[in-house]
Amino acid sequence: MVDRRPLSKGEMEVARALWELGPATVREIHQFLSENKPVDFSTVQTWLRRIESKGYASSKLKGGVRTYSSKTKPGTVIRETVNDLVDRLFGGEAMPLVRHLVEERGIEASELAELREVIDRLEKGGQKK
Amino acid sequence: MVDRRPLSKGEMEVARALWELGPATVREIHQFLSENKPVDFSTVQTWLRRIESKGYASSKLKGGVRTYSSKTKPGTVIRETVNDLVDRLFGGEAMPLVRHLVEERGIEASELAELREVIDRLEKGGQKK
DNA sequence: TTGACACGCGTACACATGTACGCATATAAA
DNA sequence: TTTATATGCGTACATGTGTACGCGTGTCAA
Repeated sequence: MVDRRPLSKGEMEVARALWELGPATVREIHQFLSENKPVDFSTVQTWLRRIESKGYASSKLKGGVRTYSSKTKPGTVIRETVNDLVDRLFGGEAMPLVRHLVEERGIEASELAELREVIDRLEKGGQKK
Repeated sequence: MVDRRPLSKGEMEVARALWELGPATVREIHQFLSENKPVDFSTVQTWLRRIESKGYASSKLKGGVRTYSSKTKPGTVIRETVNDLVDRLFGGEAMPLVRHLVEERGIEASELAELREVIDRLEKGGQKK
């Protein structure tokens, strides 16, 4: 556990891009993000710098172009972020959030089936962990 | 839809307290929050002011003591916050988050059963929007 | 070799947020 | 009524965050 400072919203988007693209240059990340909403190249640059300074990524300069690589796995960061949300918004209880998501956000029929399987597995497996 | 500026972490905790306590004075909120971790009275005061200025609460002064009341229902704020998280962390897909929560955070057996019922209900009810 | 262009990097700046001081006042106790 | 105490409220300040300019340099085509 390194206990990094948390990522901000913008940084989080960049981190997601990094996970999805794998090691990538600033321009690659910038283009990836721009597909959704326009964002300045410099802004992406700054976010990447900050992500690295917070210890979530590393980079190396090669031929005048800096390439960033994630140092963290998505699961880890997601866990930290979700835990924080669950704590702050639901007092540590995960179930209300699950209920909320399943009821309020559209979950596909096929996904419901999958979810049922997950539940089965968990019940059978008893307490995992 | 009023499109308020989002609540920060600290403000969120205060809002939760407001929902849980109902209309309450600064001191009441302060004591409630202090049960978990110490926080300065003035800090709570500031958070309440900001929550009000953002439109999430109202207040009235009576006998030299200000009492705050929430103007928003927990569900509304939770939805906004969760939507934001789902977008930023999971690209808008709710299912990965659900899976994560169910698998990674402890969900009680009784809750699993309840969750199964929710799924049944949704499947039966067809697509609720 | 010389431009034209891309990129790194230092830097900046406004607004958000966490945190809290201190004065003036209102209230309750004596 | 005087005094001690609690509270409101203006204010402040360091840090975090979103956003971006512009200079200097490295790269590549002509």
